[in-house]
Amino acid sequence: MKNIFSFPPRAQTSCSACNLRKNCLPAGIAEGDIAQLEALTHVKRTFRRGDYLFHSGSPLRALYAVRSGFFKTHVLHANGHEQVTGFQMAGEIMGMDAISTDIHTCSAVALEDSEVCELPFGKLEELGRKLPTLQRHLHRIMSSEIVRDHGTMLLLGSMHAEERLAAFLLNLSQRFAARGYSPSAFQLRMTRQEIGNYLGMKLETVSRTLSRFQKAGLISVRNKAVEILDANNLRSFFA
Amino acid sequence: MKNIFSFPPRAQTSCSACNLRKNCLPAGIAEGDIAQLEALTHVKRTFRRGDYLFHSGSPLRALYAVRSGFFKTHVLHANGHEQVTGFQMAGEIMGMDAISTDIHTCSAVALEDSEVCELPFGKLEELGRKLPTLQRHLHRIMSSEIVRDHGTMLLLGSMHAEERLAAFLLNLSQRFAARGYSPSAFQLRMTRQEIGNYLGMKLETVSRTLSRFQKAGLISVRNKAVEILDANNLRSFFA
DNA sequence: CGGGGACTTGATACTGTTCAATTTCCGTGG
DNA sequence: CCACGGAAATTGAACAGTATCAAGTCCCCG
Repeated sequence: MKNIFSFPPRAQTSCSACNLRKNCLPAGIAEGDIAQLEALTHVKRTFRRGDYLFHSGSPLRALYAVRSGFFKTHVLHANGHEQVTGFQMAGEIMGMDAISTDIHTCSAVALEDSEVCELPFGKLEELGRKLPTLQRHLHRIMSSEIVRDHGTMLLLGSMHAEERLAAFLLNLSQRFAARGYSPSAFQLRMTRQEIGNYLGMKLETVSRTLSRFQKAGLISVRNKAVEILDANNLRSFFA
Repeated sequence: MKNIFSFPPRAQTSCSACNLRKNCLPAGIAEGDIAQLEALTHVKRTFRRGDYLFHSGSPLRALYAVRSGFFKTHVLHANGHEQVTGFQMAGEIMGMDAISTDIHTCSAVALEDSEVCELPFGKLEELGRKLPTLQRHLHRIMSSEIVRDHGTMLLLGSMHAEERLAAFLLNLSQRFAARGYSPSAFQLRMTRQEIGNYLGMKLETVSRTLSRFQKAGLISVRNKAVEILDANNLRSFFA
């Protein structure tokens, strides 16, 4: 059984939206369609740290592909409970929560200055009807999100603090590696509070567990800079 | 902010698959398409309690709509961790986890004798290209699953045992109500163990918490028979 | 009617939370 | 460029909630 976080990388380059063209064009496609797809994938917007891409409750306009930077998505509940549902980096897609009711059920906020490709959903569906491979691509992306969420449910429902954090670090490592960055040394873009919220634990527990990993020689941490020193033993926590 | 479990009911009748026809036909559609859709939605299979609908690792053949009965889906991890990812009743769809890689990542098992409509996924996609409303319907269903999973992540990541169980009971209540059954009195189809696994707690904690609810006059429990006596106060646990 | 699994309940152990006190980091303005 | 101030992070100690272990009861299936 594979690592729950070992999902196939969703995009090897900086922007999956901009990969739609080469990934999704079947043979013998009309030139006009290419132009449409091209146009579709190049509506770009920039965000400063702390800017919201969309809020829970706002209407669906588009899906969003991270081109550069880092986002988090989170759901908020009336009773005050909040849950970070994911961290998104280059090539990953946000906004699929809104397709169900045409209203976003979570909010997305930039954790650093970022760029995003906007993919108007109506046009995506329309083009999907002409281009089966584009349609397939969209379905795969949505299904991946479901599989990823199941992995997070497994993590939240049945793992201990150390296992959760080990899984989290190795998942980040793998995603950075898939984008051509070092899998062993990287900067955390989020606070201990945000990590803890995502992993279902308090920020103090995140901090303590990181310190314990460091004492055990598994990682080196200095504030947001993390280095994975012993991936194999880190993996043994949850594999 | 709405109740995380207050998603719009996905199907009011016993089989959403069999609703595809009336829900998804735009005006002026060809007779042949209707026939195809009709054929698509009437491949029916029956399962005994304990039978598996699909296993993790098996190839995607179809999506499955529960026509009658009750299922659970669960993911399994090499380290022995297991997580129930959901309980499915009439009108709900299973199998979308497999669209991403064409391989199922979770398993589905019948908790009682059940009937299922099989929806060959390739044909669904194909028909979706002809019928925009069918396409839309499929997208909404997948998005709903994502939203539901986010709700479960919120539950697992930030709620206490009492809140989780209250949310679980009220969610079941609402889903039974949407199908024309009593929202206040119903039979649990799953064991304490399965409830606990789904909610990220041990079966003993489930049992104790149910007993506490009963002593508080919120519910009545006798084995699998549950009656909700005070929905408002039960709701106050997590709303 | 017998037997095994499901459930309940109690006592105890332990993981993670809470509260609190420092320390470190980093953005801002002088 | 440095100093300041607030946010972020670390660490400790006491506490709470849930898990674990164990014993006994109940229910249902064969």
